[in-house]
Amino acid sequence: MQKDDIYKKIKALKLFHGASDAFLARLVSQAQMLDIEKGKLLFLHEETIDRFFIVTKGWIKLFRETVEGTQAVFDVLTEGAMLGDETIFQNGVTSYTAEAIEKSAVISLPLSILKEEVENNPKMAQAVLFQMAEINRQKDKELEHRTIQNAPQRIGCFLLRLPHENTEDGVLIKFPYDKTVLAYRLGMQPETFSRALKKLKQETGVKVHGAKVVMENLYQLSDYACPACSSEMPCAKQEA
Amino acid sequence: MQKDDIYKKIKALKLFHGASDAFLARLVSQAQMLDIEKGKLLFLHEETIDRFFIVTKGWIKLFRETVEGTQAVFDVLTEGAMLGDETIFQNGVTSYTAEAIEKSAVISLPLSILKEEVENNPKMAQAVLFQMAEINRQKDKELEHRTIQNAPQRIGCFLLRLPHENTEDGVLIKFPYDKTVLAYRLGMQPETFSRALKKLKQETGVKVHGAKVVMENLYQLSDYACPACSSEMPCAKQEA
DNA sequence: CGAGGGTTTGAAGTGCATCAAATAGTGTGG
DNA sequence: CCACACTATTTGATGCACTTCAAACCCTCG
Repeated sequence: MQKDDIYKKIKALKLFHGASDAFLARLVSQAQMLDIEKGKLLFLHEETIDRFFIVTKGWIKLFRETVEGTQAVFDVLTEGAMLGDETIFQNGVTSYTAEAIEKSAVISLPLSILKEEVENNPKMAQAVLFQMAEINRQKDKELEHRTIQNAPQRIGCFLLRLPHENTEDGVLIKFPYDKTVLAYRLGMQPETFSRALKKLKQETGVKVHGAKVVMENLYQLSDYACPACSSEMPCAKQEA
Repeated sequence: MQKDDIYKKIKALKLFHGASDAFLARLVSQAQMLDIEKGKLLFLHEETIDRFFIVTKGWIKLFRETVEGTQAVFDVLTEGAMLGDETIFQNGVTSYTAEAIEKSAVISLPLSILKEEVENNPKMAQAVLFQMAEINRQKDKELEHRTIQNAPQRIGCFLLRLPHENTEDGVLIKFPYDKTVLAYRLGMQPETFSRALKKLKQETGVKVHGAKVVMENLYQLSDYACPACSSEMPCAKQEA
């Protein structure tokens, strides 16, 4: 990937919308492309890192695990998502492990440059503030979902926050990655996911073929999932 | 309460540690003391507010609820905690309901002054950034606990993050508020809380009399609760 | 075609929720 | 200071949701 492309990818992030060219140029000059094989870790929980990352391909799972191996998945990121950046407020110490769940690629950038910019450029500080506020709300929502929604509803809610296409067969939504990973992402076991999906089909009438979910309209899902959520009905689309 | 006292309370907040006197003076000049009766709401979810608050007495429950009345409690705040401040990034729209679970008091301050300061004073922006990063980590921890820990462990973990006293009978920790509210705060039903506490007693040997929990040493709790958590053993004390 | 991972199914168990009711605790007015 | 009213907490009985363990199935890809 050329520097030009990297520049474009970085510039495309909402966080860097109003960023100065000088800053972006500095970032890009230090950028590295990284390919990550499936199953490999980008960094480990509690590890100190000096770079942050932008996903350009594949899927990166963020999670923590206990000594006994039980894991809690916080999120699964794909193209356009940034990770590790929040460590500028924690001396570079990460608060989760990042693992590629399939062959992925990221841009690696120095934390120091970002940190400096946030400290010296009020505009950048503002941008980070807004992004963090957004992330905060996202986390509140996540906690609410896990508290109030049952397994089939969580799947329905997740689907609603994915992009959908209108096809001749009806509305189409695709599971973006492994059902196993998604199960953990939604806080349940793979077996539970499978059964919950079956129940979701029965209750809402949606049809599932592999990763494809087809329905006549989105209300089939929202009528079922959204009553178990405090958010207003046109539920905010999931952020990248 | 005198303006002097208000000044002191505000100044005591970590967020305003490095704040300018001019700013603090402006805040204080617009401060109002508010008493809130038990059961009364400070503000409602999705409501637009123009003030933020600092708790000086009592306990304020933060939660959301569905149309059907199921509620998810995010946190329960007491003296020294700030709430509503994060709405400066959301045009004053709140993302939860705040209710006094007992007779409480808060200082009410204008959001506009805070917002202005965050926008114009880079130091304040930095302070807010650090605080938000901290809150973020707190939320990650919360989600992890609800995912990995079972009910008795969540109670044990919660106790460990409370202040404790060393008495002649052993280490003493007090439940800070209603067990019913705490149950919801920990994501379980009051009945489950009661039974989980009983189990915690059996498993760890701690003794409970009303709101008082007594044990020989904290390891009794940590040995039981902490294996179901990814955090390092000397678990960070809960932030205010 | 065969290996291996992802997914589903079955059977059984556990944990938590729910509903109902008893008990303990607290504050109030007499 | 006591009795009552009301709330908080506990207990019991039962049901449901999710997990666990085991095994089958399916799909993809070398």
